Amino acid sequence: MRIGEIAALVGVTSRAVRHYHHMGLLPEPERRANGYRVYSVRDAVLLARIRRLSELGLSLDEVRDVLADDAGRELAEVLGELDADLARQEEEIRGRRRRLAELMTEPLPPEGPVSPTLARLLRAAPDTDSAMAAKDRELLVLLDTAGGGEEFYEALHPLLEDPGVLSLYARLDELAEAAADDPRVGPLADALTAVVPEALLDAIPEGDGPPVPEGVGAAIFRDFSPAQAEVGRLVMEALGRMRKRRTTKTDGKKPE
Amino acid sequence: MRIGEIAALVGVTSRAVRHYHHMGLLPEPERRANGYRVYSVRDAVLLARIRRLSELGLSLDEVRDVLADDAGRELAEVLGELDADLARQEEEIRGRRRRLAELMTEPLPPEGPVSPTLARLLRAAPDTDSAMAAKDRELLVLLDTAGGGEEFYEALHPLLEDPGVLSLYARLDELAEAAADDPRVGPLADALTAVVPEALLDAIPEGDGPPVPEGVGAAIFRDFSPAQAEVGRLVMEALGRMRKRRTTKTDGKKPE
DNA sequence: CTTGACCTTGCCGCAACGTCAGGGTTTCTA
DNA sequence: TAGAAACCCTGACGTTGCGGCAAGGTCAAG
Repeated sequence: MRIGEIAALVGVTSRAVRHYHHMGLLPEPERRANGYRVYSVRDAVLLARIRRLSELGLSLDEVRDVLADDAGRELAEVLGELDADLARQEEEIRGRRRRLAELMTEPLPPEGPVSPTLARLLRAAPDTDSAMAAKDRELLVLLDTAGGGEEFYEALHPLLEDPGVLSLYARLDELAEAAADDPRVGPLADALTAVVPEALLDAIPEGDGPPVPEGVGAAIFRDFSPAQAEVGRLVMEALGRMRKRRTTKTDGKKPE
Repeated sequence: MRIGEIAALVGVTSRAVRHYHHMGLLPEPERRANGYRVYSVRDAVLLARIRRLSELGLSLDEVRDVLADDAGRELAEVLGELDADLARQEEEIRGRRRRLAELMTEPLPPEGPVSPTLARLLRAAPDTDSAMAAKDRELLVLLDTAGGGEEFYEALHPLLEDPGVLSLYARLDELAEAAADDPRVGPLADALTAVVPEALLDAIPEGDGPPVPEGVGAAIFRDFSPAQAEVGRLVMEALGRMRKRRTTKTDGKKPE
């Protein structure tokens, strides 16, 4: 047999046969004077085993190992972990399809696909063209992608649905060109601090170190005007104090 | 933010971020004087969308396309065919796992994993150390791999389980060194022809052309001694005559 | 004599990065 | 103040299982 014949017989391509030679799965057979490979029935049988094994999903390396120890000992073992691997893949695909199905039933927000929980939150939020609100949404999406926040979306619902919050956004927007010492900064920071729900306190602090790796915070603040940044700083400070008071009061929850 | 920070924030590696730059998914940001990339929140938001989309299983090319037309129009379409693709993959994995399960319940023949039908046939065959029988088994495995024969394994069951067939194999083995004109050749060919079941007639002929691509037949016959090859030739000839008689009798079954 | 169907070797391409190699920068620590 | 740790940079190769192409040589038929 020549290579095309053995390939057709077993149901693979000539190219694959040569590849198996190259990988050491199938020994190089004799050559005819013109250089053509000549295959025997024994080669075909071996090639057939290679095809069957690789069709089951074994990698060529695994196929080589299985063929090497001709007892069925290793085969059973490999097949076992192969099945486990396939089970894992199947589960993963199902997970992806679940997420896909969720995405396709609900209209997805313009920010792109996000977790269904956040999608509901964003849909519930009132429509606005506030620049600050847009940034907030972006940060929420970021947090969502980072896998962070799921747990306090609940706490945010009353906030985002509250039309009163829109006026706070408006006041922030008004500071888009203001300096850090603008007189409106202080009162706005107080007003914002007042509406931040308890749940956020858990999210922000996280000990002594910066909650976000420094550069991230800097990047966020760089999008703000000096006045807006100052408001942010003040709110963060106030939240830090609130947290400290709370932890000293309730104390040793997780002494670790 | 530097690259490591944005990567950690969004949950990918720095290498992936650079890769997305290279692929044109994420625009190259400004550099600091030392050459470091500096990222903004906007970059992080975009990177987050990339991660989400690619996690759903979109290829980077698809991600780029989806990001390009910022309406959700194309996205829905892509998600649709993605789901179809995943469904296909899931079905394929299930098929492989089914085959695996079959293999692992029954003890598998030393020839390696074969179709369950053939596995049953091989297990039913009596134990023997006849060289000819071994070759027969090999050819059956080959046929099985080629997807050929499933249909007449049934017909072979009575043959392979018949201990009387062992004596035929023995007589073939005795011709391992014999010449083509050995007197035992003729009678043995007749005996063999007599036991070949009807069902095989459908498998062998298949029209005028050689049933197997010439070189394959040659390879099979090269494993035989001259006497054995002669027996094979005679049996094939007889089968051909039988087939022709049958087709002229029942005739126009499939005039096409 | 010319197709056309084979065969040969060898090398690039793919998808989404991981992983060096071989440098420079910044920052913490002794 | 020096050295080490932890970053950053570019560039290039490795992964998997072949497909496809280039640039030939071989062989049977028309």
